Amino acid sequence: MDARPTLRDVAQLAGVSPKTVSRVVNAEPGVSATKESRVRRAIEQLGYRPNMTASRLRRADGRTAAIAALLEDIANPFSSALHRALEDVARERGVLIFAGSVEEDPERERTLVREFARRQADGLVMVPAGDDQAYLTRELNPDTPVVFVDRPPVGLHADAVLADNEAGAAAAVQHLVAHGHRDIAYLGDLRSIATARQRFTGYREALAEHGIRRSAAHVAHDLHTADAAEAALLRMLDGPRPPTACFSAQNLVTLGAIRALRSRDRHTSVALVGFDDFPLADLLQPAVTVVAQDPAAMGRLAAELLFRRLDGETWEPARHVVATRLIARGSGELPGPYASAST
Amino acid sequence: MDARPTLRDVAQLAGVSPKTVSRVVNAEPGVSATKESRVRRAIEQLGYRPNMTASRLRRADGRTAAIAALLEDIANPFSSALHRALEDVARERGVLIFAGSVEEDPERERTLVREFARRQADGLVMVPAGDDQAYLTRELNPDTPVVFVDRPPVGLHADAVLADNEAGAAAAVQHLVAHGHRDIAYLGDLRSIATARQRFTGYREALAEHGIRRSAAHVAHDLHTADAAEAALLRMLDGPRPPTACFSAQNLVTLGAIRALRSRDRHTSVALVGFDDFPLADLLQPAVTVVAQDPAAMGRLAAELLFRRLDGETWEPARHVVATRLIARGSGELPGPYASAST
DNA sequence: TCCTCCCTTGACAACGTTGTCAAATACTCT
DNA sequence: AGAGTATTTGACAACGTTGTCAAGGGAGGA
Repeated sequence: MDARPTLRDVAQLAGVSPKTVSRVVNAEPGVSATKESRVRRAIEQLGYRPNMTASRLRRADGRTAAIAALLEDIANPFSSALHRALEDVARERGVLIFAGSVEEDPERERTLVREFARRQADGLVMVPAGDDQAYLTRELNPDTPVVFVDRPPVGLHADAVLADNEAGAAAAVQHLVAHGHRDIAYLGDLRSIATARQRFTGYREALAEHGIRRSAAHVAHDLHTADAAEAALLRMLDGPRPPTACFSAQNLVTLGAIRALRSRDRHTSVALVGFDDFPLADLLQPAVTVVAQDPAAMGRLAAELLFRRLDGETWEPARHVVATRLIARGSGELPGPYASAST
Repeated sequence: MDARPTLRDVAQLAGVSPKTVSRVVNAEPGVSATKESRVRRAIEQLGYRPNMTASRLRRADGRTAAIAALLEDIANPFSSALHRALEDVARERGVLIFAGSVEEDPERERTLVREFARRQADGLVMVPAGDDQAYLTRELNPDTPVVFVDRPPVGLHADAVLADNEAGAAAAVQHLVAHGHRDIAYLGDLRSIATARQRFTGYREALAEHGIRRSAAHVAHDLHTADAAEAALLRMLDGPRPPTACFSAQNLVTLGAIRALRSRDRHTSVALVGFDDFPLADLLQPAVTVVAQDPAAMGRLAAELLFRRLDGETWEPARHVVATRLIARGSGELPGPYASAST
């Protein structure tokens, strides 16, 4: 008796047919009280647990009650907040989550999608890394819903839950301009990432709107680690005309920027606004002003869209934008050379 | 053609038997080059993807190549670092991970275990919340390996990967004593958590070793949120004989302690050592001295143990202790009233 | 008493795949 | 050419479950 008991074993012990046991297990009507209690006793006695993968195979709708989440890196705060929000919604429905880190690797994105598909995930929530998701139609069951988060899909018509990156970035820059800055550095993540491009656009447009010419020396792209960001800002600070403010367009980049400012002791003179909030931002000195995304709200919305599709609702796929919010904490309010006395 | 093509469809198109297709898909030997290429073409043409749940049903070893992870809260840094380490090891073997947050709820622990078992996870890595895991033998296949992380199992003989909580806590207290403190507050998490109890023991023993009597007013248990910790430390600071140092025995508790010290402007006079490292600890002022655990190492080790069991290796279940490391950053080196001039 | 009708129950096949085994084919050697 | 061996191939059943459908049994009505 080393293998788990099956529905057959229960049936045998209870002296009924397998189908009757199945009915009891699935709470189907049409089983007499006598048999039902006999079956329940047998289940109890054998410690029977239904095998969901087998039932999924036979069932009409064929649901595994498991969805997959492709995140950037399950260990980073943004991804794990997203993940957690997905879990909260999924939990109410008894749905479990497969999670995997894509790490900006299109190759890995595809392998993960394939692996999840092989395991018959009912739906997919993903933060895409590649620049083309057309392949999903080939990999996925046509009735498997997909919801994109943080970045829109390319080559595929599907729902997407996005932050208003452009507006958020513009707001950050406006904020710095309003505090008297004109030499505002831009530190951004890999340009292969759609959100990085959008944030740069927001930066560019906001400067243009104020008639500020942007200096190439104060723009650094493709910074994917805190170290890279730190180095980039250090170069600017040590340069001939250092910026008086800095917009760091991503989490880790902001960290690098903070380190750079600290190491040149400019953290109380050079203003900083970061994109994406992070824990302890309020405990640093100065506390860090950020444009906060709401990963929990994004995850919740994504999960809700996914489940509504799974429930059979249909609608034209759309982009859902979740607002960002500027949280002034100190670092972004350090006055610049053009600050009016009243500010 | 709305359903995915099956192995049968491929066989039909290629003009071979299903078994031959199966052989090609699983790279079994004994298929002629002609047929193989015909099969591959058919697979390509139809966009066939094997159904792992079906194959798992029939296969001898019956593996789904998916393991489950029961974590405290997938969104907290400790859990997600663990999760990430598991993923890294699992990835090398093409194994996917189901993750779920237990949130210190024994009830939830059981439901999650059951749900994972229903989906036939090959193995289980868990941070237990309940005080008895004997039920696992009933829920799980007898050949499903389980590895505990962070906290030992109760009522079950299984591998566990643990931090040396007691030694780590003692080291923290020693460190504070060495810097001239004797009134050292203890702020700890829920006593229902084994690690919290162990850390308190370490605190107690270290004080005893130095012949320091511990004051009940400076011990606060069952602080499970930063707010609770902050309130507790505030009470102590506002009390008749405030502590000159504080040992905060958990992540969030440390955060609360920092806030409390800040709000009474004691952060540069009251020493603080926290258990468990956290991002940005080095950027605070003063930077926070911590006893760092190594969640990545713990996760890696747990995954390796699990996979070795899955590979059929057997050994007597044991506890594997991963060392902690005190990282002096400033907050723990603030001198106390008994500090010798040389320190 | 007999005939419906409804409720309960079980037999059977099927979900998509693979293990087993025997048949068919190709190849080697005398 | 024939026998023997190795290789390729496919038929069949089975994994654990549930959808379908028909059989059995009891209650109610004429």
